[in-house]
Amino acid sequence: MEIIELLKSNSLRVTNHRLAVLTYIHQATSALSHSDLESNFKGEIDRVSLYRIINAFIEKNLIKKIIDAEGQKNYIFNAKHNQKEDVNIQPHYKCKTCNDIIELPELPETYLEKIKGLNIDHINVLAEGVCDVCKEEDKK
Amino acid sequence: MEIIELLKSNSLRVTNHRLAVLTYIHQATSALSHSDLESNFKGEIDRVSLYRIINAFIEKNLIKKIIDAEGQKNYIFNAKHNQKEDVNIQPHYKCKTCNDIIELPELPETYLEKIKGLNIDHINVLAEGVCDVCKEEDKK
DNA sequence: ATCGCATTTGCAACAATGTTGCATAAATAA
DNA sequence: TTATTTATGCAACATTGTTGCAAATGCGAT
Ligand SMILES: [Zn+2]
Ligand SMILES: [Zn+2]
Ligand SMILES: [Zn+2]
Ligand SMILES: [Zn+2]
Repeated sequence: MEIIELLKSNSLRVTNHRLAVLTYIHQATSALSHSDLESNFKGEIDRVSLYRIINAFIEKNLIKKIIDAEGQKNYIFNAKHNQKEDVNIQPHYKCKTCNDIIELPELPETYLEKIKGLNIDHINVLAEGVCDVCKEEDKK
Repeated sequence: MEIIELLKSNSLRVTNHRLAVLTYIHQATSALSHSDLESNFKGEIDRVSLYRIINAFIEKNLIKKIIDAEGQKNYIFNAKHNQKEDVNIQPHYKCKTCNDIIELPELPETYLEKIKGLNIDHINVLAEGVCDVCKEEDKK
C-alpha cells in the first residue's frame, strides 16, 4: 500500500491512527482544518494525538500546512513529498466556500530577482476567492 | 492631532483607549501582536476591549493584519489608509527575529495576468527570514 | 512466536487566544 | 444639559494548542 510505504520510508511507525489520518488527507479533495479532522475521527482518535500525528506528517513533508487570510490552518496532502526543496514557495489559491486549494504558477524569476537582497527563508503566497463552481452554486 | 482626525473621519468615536492604541501602533517600528498590545496596556485597557478596538481599526482600514507563517496575527499601521483599493495585494517581508515588516514590490502584471481567470478577492504574499540587522546581532 | 525497548496514544490538566451578553460608563447629538 | 448611541469592563464561555505521564502498541532482535 502506497500510504504504508510512505510512512515506513519516512521512519514513522505504521500505526492504525497514522494510516487512517494520512489516507484521509490523501483522498480529500479539499484542505482540511484541524477541527475537520477532529470531527471525522471523533470517538476514534484523541484530539491531542491528532496534533501529534499532524505535526509528524508536516516534519516529514508528507502534508503541507496552508494558512488562510484569517490565520486558520489547513492541511493538504503533499504530492511532492519527495522533493524536499522549493516546496515552500508554491503559491496556492483557496476557495473560501468549498475550501478547495489548487496550486498557482510559481512567482516569476524577475520578481524573485528583485527581492533577492533580503534573507528569505520562505515565501507564502495565497490567493483567496470563491471558485467558479461555488459561484454557480450561489446563484441557485 | 493627526490621529484624532483619523478616527473622526472614519466615524469612530474618539475615546482615550482608541487614541492610545492607534497612536501606539502608529509610532511602532515593528508589527505588534495582540499580546504585545495586551502587555503594553496591561492594567489600562481590558483584553476584550483591545479585540474590539483592533477589529474596528481593521474594518476602517486604519491598520493592517498580517498573518505570518505560523498563523500569528500581527498589526501594523496602514500608511495608505486613504486608498481603499488594491491594499490587499501588497507583499510584505517580515523579520522573524525583530518582527519588523517592510513592503515588497508588487507582483508583476505578467503574473497577475496568468491567474486572472480565477475569482480572486485578495492575494497574501509574505516573505519571512532574518533581516540583515538581526543577522549581524546574532554573530556577536 | 515471544521478548524487550522505544515510540505512540489517551487522558487530565493547563495555557493561549478569541467570542458573547450584559450592566455601566463615556461620547456625541439635540 | 439631557437624551441617545456607542464603548468599555467583567464574567463566562468556546476554541485552539501544549505538556506530563501511565498504559498500550509497534517493531527489531531473539
Ligand atoms: Zn498517492
Ligand atoms: Zn469553491
Ligand atoms: Zn502619520
Ligand atoms: Zn530583524
